[in-house]
Amino acid sequence: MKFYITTPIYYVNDIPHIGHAYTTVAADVMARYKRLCDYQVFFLTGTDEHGQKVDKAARDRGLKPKEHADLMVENFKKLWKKLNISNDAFIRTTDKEHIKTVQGLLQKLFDEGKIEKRSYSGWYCVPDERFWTEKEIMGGNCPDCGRPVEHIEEENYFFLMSKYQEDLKEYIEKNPKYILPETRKNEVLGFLKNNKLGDLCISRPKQRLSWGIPLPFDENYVTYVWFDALVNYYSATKYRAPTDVDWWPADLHLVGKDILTTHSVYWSAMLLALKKELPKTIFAHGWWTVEGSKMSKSFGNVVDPLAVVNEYGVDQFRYFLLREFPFGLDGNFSIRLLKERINGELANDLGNLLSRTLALVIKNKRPGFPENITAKVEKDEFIEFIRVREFPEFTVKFSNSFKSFMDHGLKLNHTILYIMDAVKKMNIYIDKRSPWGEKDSDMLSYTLYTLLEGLRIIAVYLFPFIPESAQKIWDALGIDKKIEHCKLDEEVIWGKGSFDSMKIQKGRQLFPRVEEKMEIGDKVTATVTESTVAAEERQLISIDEFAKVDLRVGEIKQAEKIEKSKKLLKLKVDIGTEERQVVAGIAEHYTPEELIGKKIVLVANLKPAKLMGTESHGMVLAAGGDGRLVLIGFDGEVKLGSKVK
RNA sequence: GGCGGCGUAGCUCAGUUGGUUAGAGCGGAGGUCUCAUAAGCCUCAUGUCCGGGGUUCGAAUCCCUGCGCCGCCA
Repeated sequence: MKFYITTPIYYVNDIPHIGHAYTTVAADVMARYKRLCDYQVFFLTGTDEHGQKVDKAARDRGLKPKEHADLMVENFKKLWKKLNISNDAFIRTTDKEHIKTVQGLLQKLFDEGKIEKRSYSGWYCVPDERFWTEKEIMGGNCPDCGRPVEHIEEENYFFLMSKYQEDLKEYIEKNPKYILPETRKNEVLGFLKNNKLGDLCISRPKQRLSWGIPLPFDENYVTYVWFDALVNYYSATKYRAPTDVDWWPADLHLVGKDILTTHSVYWSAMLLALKKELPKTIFAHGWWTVEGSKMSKSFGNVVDPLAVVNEYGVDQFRYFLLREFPFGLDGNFSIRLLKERINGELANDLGNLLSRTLALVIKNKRPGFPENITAKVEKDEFIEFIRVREFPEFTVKFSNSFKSFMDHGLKLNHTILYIMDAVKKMNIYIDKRSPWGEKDSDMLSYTLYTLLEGLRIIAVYLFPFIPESAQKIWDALGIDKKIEHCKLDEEVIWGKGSFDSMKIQKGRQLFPRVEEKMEIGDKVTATVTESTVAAEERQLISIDEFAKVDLRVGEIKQAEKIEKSKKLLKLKVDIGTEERQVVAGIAEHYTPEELIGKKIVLVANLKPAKLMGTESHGMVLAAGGDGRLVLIGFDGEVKLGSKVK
């Protein structure tokens, strides 16, 4: 069985951020899992290197576009290496073979009359390299970047995409797993039903944009981005993949939700026109916010995966990415959450389980121990619980989970939760059995065997997610094999493992705890992007920036002093839709009693913080000065939860 | 504006085709073992299941409506 999985090819000018890492790590988990299941896997990633921005950036540096791309592409390659990405190939759209393939396909479509030359006029934004319609432009400016647009009339080549609207609609309806998650499928379908699909402009005149693949049938034009980029999925199978397998069609295109239309409509229509099979599934995952805000360069909160990995570790980062929220939804990245997962789940539960198990075995170290297991086993309900009931059930759950992962939308985080549930069960087991007080040596050896065997199997299941650490578990258990060369079905059989206590080594902590102290305003140490805004300009904010602050009318329902704190009060504030717990530094100015019932202004989207051990989800506004604080109130009746503007 | 989704414990969320006392993790409080990474284990939730109507013997779960939030509309 073959499994061909792709990430998007990333624009070579981008600095890799958590979004890139997310898609690629997810793809890596799938690829590793499929390999464990004995599939022949082709896992492809790469870079998109044509277009005006690359051309311009190269010029600015006094380089040729290709030279510039050669340097930039290393950012991605380095990161993938750091993240233990097991891609089988890396495609670049500047590869000769890719160019040849694109030109071949273009020629074919042109010969078949599926590409046509037309005059086109529209409003063009030069820096963004894109056309806007009359309706879209705002006062003569680009709606995206705000810079002036020019009216351009020129001839261009169009792929006659509109012809495939019906076929595409039908295909999506007949193949419910073609676009996932389902809500995305419905969006695409709704779009295809309610709109007339247009044709797709696939060229740019050379005098305006030279850095691209020349059209094979007209020297004066180069190919426009999408056609060039999307074809990578196909072209790679022709020169980057092992040739003994026919890799097309892809089994899974993993994409971010921002480029779903491009894949589900453009790419699909292209394939229909080329009479090639469509991929089995296009899965659109969600986006990361950072500390509660949308991630953007101008906001200066772009998370650099490399920095996070250097600070917290590769597997810690991989684990967090996929554990934190269901694949397909949006999720929030914060250092606080990352630390909580590392300490709570990886260090306390998993790492410590390994550590205590090893310590017990080493303490009883002698040749042949602990695999010489004998009787009494059936009498031990805890062993039965773990070994007989829990693990087989767990194994079934797990493979079902991965199946549903494929069939119902890549439930990676559920899968992790199943595994960690088993870890939790083992921690309970070890306490119930208390092997440190066990006098019966058979029973002791059986208990320890159960622990070792459980860890051995869990490591296999965890391998796709945290490959390095999973292998470390096997190494510590003295298992002389590489998990990546194993077959899942053969390894997860209970009782298959045998252990030589003489080979068992404690080694280093698997997941050291990270600093627990959480300072208020604990920043993403990983923020790399410096805001380019000059210091003077920082003083002034735009109306949009102000709008980011969500101010709400709230009523104080409860108030109490926080122990050992002079200034802090714990408040419960009703903001209409919910009740918030807020810590406010006003204890020296107000008593709890006089606060109850007061209407106040709450900053509702402030990043949660912990003050004196109490969580605070918002901030109450007050005016200060002369050693006196006065709460901001209202000049009349207001409804709870109203926005303050 | 059109179409779609969501609103459950302080926080993040599970809740199968409507059916008994609405659940988990985190955080918080208390207790306990000592093999272990000051980790583990045990105990503790009087939640208007967003508000209001309705259908039903019975609704967090279905319908209508109000409010709020979000997604898609090349």
